[in-house]
Amino acid sequence: MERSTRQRRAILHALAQSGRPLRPIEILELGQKEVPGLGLTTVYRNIRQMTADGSLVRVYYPGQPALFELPTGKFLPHFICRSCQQVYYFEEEAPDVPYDPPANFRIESQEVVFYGHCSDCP
Amino acid sequence: MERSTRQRRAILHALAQSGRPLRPIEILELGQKEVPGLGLTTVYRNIRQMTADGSLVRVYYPGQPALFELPTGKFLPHFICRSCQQVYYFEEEAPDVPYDPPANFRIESQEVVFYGHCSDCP
DNA sequence: ATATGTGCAAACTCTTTGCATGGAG
DNA sequence: CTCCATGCAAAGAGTTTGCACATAT
Repeated sequence: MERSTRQRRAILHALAQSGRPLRPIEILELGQKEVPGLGLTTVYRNIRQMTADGSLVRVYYPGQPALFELPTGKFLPHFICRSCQQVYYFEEEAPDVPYDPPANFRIESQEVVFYGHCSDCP
Repeated sequence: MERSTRQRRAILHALAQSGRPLRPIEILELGQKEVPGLGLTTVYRNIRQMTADGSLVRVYYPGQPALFELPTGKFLPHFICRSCQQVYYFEEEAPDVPYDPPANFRIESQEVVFYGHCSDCP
């Protein structure tokens, strides 16, 4: 059973305020403004639990450490340039991919990554 | 300038034989069957160089260590369980996602990751 | 009252780097 | 003969775990 602690509220607050995906260390730093004694371990443990139950979403930029954000319901697609390896975040949402998962797999969200060449790399 | 060494050949051989993306440690283990003294550092250095010049492709799965494979052109969808973090490969190919990229971005391929709960994690 | 949450330190995993030796060209 | 490549050990990030204490319910 989950309890509402000062630490947990500070973590959620940090994520709600920032408006962009945060790294665990950033969550810690923001959270410590509210709860000075907050520890990195606590951040990780809560991130893990929240991600498991869906109240937090893990966003992944290839080659970078994990980022976390509150669920937005949006599917912003990534684009990775094959030449310069730069990662871009396209603003326009990608459509749902129609897909029939194997039995007993429940799809809750999706992420699309496009590969190609960016405007700087012909 | 790149040289053809026993180690480098063993690494490429391991990737060619396996038929699935491999973690660096797996490349090491397979490669050591051919070159017993092969070191993990060498695997990492070669992976890095090959990925930079395109003779190797890095596959990214959120929350998972990096996987590498020889370029295939195929794309199978992946599924990541929010509870156990396990990555599954769905056998059936996902349909192309229709998407209009910003000007001067050329999309050459795509990858889809589904998130949800697997058959073991209700 | 009691089970979950917290903080610290240490352990762990994955990856990179420094340096002397080895081998391809 | 020259460089690039290799292997070892150690360093560095990011993340997890063990344990005693704190606290929400």
